[in-house]
Amino acid sequence: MQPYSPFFTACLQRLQQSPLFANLDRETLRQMLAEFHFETWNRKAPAIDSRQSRKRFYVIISGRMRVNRINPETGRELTVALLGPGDGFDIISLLDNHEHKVFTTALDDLETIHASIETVRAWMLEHPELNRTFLPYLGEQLRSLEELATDLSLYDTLTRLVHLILRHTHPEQQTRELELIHDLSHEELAGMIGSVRAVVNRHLQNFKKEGIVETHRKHLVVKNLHALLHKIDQHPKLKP
Amino acid sequence: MQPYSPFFTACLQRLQQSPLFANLDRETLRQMLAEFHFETWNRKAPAIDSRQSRKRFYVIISGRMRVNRINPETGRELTVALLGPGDGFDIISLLDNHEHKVFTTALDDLETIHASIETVRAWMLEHPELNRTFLPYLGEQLRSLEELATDLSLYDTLTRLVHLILRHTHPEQQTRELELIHDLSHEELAGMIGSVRAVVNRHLQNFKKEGIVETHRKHLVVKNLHALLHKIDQHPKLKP
DNA sequence: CGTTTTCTGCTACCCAGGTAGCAGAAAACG
DNA sequence: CGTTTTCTGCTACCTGGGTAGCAGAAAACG
Repeated sequence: MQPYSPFFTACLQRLQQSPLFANLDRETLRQMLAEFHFETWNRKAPAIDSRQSRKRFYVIISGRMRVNRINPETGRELTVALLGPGDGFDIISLLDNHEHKVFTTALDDLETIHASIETVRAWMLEHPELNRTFLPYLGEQLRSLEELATDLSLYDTLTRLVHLILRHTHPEQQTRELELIHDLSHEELAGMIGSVRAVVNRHLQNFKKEGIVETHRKHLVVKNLHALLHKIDQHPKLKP
Repeated sequence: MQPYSPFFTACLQRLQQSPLFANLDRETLRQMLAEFHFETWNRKAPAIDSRQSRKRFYVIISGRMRVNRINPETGRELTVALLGPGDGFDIISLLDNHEHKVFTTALDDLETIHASIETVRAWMLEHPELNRTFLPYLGEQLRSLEELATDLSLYDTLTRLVHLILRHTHPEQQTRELELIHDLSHEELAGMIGSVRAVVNRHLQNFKKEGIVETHRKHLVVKNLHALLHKIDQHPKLKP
């Protein structure tokens, strides 16, 4: 990338916020950034080809990308990760150097930068201070996958949907807008909780009737957070 | 721990095989091991208390331990990890220093050693060569959790059971004994695929009738690996 | 050794949530 | 601006796999 352009500086700021490259001084980061190449995808399009991910390591600059696993027999999909600005792809291939077969989709217009994966690995050895943010970041990834698996096997679809909404709602923020999962279709929400559109719709209709949420075409706002919380502990009420 | 005892030497060998401590020279390891304390649990007993895992880091010397998440409402459990000799606990807490609420059970008589978690973190900074095995190990953990989640949402119980068996069968080995998941009850197998005893039993009965497996009380041997493989791609056969 | 506990095999029942489909509304497109 | 595509709302139906329960077999215990 061409250093010292305005865009270069914008990317630099992103890298500083990334869990991978925070903790590095500005000059080192500048040198690293020069090694990166810029690449974009359009909203709704298949994004980074995971076969590339053994050669290149990507960092998202702007936009969101979902990472899906697919059952080829049925066509059903599960979203195993939802990446935003500062997130890297693919972390797993970066760690163990094996192929990681997933399908990615740009949820918004997507800007990324990528460098050779060997280069990034070399940086990790040269700059052990990377570990200070990278290791906790890996902890988060492990947690969120464990949480996903737990939800899928131990809780019903209603609970999973509520969990999804709660995980992306800031309690202190009054407007109760969702973050990172805003403007998604029911189809996409369903993929995130391992269900299907019809079921997500069913639950959301009930929430609307009860005044818990308001929706308007890909837009979802929580009106009554308390009632939503109540929904999951008081809900099935088994064995007295 | 008391250095230079025969038991000390045995533990040393285990550490060398552990993904965390391989790649270290013998003398460094010896010094590290002196910092460890020995602790055991009996088979079937609740093992390491996960509330301890923010203070201590454990390494398994012998025996297996399962790590479960529980739905307190229903009592149902999901096994999110099955740890054997050389594995560490708790990796997640080690990475991000937050509590990780899980329930552990000793599947065999269990021997472990533990050291202060701060000590282990310090080692990781002092000995960057640890990363050479540790990072790929983390990759494996991420993969297996992603695989679990994928299985749970995209495949039926039969497929999940077959996947479980296949993951723990060595194709080259003729006897087709299971490794790591040998001698488990149907209840425990069910926990690993997010189902219940009745369902696992149902499938195993069918496999027996078809001559695919033989069982005898907690003992399971695959007799016809080919047929087992056939089971999952030819099985539901939808939309022609 | 007899007693207790654990594990297995099996049956009958039932419901959460999946499939399929369609029509209208909103947005995007050209 | 008309046409096409993407979403949503809703209905009717069906089934995988979950719950509950019991009896016999094997193992563990004391």
